Amino acid sequence: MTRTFTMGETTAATGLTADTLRYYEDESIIGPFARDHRNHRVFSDKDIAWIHVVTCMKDAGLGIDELRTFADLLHGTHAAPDPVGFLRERRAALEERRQVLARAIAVMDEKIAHFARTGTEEDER
Amino acid sequence: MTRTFTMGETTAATGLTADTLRYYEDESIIGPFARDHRNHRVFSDKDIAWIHVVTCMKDAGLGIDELRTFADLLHGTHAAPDPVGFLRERRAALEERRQVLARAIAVMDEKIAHFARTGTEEDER
DNA sequence: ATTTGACCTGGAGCGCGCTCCAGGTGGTTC
DNA sequence: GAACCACCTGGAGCGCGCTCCAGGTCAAAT
Repeated sequence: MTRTFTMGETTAATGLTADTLRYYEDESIIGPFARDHRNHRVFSDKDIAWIHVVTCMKDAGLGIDELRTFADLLHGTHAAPDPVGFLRERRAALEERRQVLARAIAVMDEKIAHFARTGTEEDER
Repeated sequence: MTRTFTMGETTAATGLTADTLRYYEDESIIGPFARDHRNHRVFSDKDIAWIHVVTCMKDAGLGIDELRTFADLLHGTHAAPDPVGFLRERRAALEERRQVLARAIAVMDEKIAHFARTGTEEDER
């Protein structure tokens, strides 16, 4: 176990492009990764797992800065002032976004229903 | 009732800037709005309501193009091929995003719990 | 020996969604 | 009539998050 992965395998495993992986590494969100004798990156399965976590958070809407802070917090020699506080804040923001989504879905449903009934929206403009 | 609003009142009522409102109008997402004798925009309460709907969708993650399509569909002399299809598609995408959010929240909770227990994340890097 | 292929670096470029700005037009206020 | 205010237009600029590219290295395949 604890096998290693090449860049190609990692892009396949994570769905991110090589450019994006390098960009995230530059931004200290992932890595820094080990290198082989040719200077090629070598990814561990822990690296892969962490990339999945980061991707999950990114998909949820965290920006690069937030991802970096998140990474620092969880892996870093963190000089973070209030780690749990940050996490809870982020969690709250995600919850908030979920509410927004729910409202949008409700509006969408209403519009679908109305459209389905009338065939078009007549209410002027 | 059916009163009208100035640009200033509209920015206050919607939280959007004047620039953004003009941009959306240019993009045919809202409006086109009536003008007074000075060429100033005049917003109706229907306009305001529609801006709220658009804002809701935007906040949920729809892009400019999608907002335009959405607007065309609901207000337009729509030459849309499959209106309800589009709406359902969008709805499904929103639902999908909600799932993503849920997963991220779960991961966040896990990290918070772990952090709270150990004070830091030891598991290597 | 050459070609191929996977990867490297540094830096420029891009699409999106605004945001800012220069310069202008009416009406109101002093 | 000077100043002020709210608004107008057209166009340039910006921050984010990649994405693309030129030019290079090394190792394996032909």
